[in-house]
Amino acid sequence: MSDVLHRKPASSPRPACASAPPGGWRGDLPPPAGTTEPLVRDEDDGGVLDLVELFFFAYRDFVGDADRLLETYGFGRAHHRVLHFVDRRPGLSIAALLDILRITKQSLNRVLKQLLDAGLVEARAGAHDRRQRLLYLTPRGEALARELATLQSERFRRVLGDMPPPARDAAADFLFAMIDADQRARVHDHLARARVRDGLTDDAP
Amino acid sequence: MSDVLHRKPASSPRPACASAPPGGWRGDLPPPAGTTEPLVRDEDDGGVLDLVELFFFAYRDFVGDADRLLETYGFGRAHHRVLHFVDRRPGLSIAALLDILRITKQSLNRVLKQLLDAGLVEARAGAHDRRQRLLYLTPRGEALARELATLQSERFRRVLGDMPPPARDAAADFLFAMIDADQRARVHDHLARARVRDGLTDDAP
DNA sequence: CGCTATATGTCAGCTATATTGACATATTTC
DNA sequence: GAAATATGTCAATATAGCTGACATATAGCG
Repeated sequence: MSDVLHRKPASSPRPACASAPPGGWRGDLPPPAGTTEPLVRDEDDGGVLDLVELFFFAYRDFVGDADRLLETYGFGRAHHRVLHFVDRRPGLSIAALLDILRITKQSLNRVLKQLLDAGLVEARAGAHDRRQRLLYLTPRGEALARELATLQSERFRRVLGDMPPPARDAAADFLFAMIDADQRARVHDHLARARVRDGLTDDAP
Repeated sequence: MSDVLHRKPASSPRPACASAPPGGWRGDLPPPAGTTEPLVRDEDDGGVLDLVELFFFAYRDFVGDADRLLETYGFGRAHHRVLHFVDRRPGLSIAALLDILRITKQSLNRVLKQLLDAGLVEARAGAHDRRQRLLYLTPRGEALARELATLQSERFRRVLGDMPPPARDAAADFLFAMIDADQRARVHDHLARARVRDGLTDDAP
């Protein structure tokens, strides 16, 4: 069985103590008898619920790093997402960004306006279609975007021990499979475009 | 290299078409030249950024199922979290719940009051310490909690192909490692308490 | 017995992020 | 020239979080 699920918390740098957690969630263990439910769960949620919770905790800490940094700049998660995706795909149109973020243009606009005003993002009219406003990061926007990206990348690097391809692939496959089946093509397409941007393509003829 | 990252999106049930995505994020590819940045990223973010984004998309879809169901009940994510953790650890105290959720008591109280009023959660005074209000789900609360849990569990089951222990362990280890090092002991402790509740302990005497 | 600490509730006001609906403008396309 | 598209904007609303201040009940201690 999984280490995570059974060994005493001896995983990270001196996890203090198993019976009395460090900063410690309070203990209030024994249900005072007379609960309305059975002692053992009927069907499903054997140990899978552990995964559900681990995903919750992992994501929270994953975004926590960036949140803290953003606070010092007076920005929030919404700004982070815009910076991130514009950094990944410079020249992204508003419509494309809306499609990625799945928010309304009104929501995006508030945040985007702040980033434009702060001089972190720049919008240029599209060359072919002048109705479009294509988004780019300014050097300062890039600096922040990369500072944020580094925080999050480093967590992955730590976890996957500096990325031996098989480990990285396993994680990527797992996360990709967690995405809604009908969204995977879109995500795949997005990643491909980001890779083109990075000059890392090898599909090219 | 990873399937996810290189094969044409032929992963899920008929992903439509690679060059023109199904519901399709818009395409606006070639940066109109004259960008301020280099063509290839300096140091870090090789392919790790893909993982960062996959984590983002995966989490969004992961909570999306539950969000949709909750909407039909007029509840939100905050209610979900309370239902979930009370279901996992019946008899949880307010303080313990606050420690897990990492929100203020004021934030919790608004949501909790609604759940109490709706008759999904019940609070009983602690037997030993009568100041405490220990939380339990009513049968109706349990029903909703499990409906939600099932949605999320099923996603994991689908992904990890009905949970052969090694796959489940790998996922659990990966997610656990993504958690802040100084939080792992607490999470571990929480999982242990949940497991005790489920009568699945084998650490016993 | 009182004093203090703890567990919890509550009022009031603020912020960030999202929503809907309606309407305005510029540009492309047919 | 009309219709469709890409975008911006105003206004109202909801959710989920926050801070600060203050109230109450119970526990624990000397």
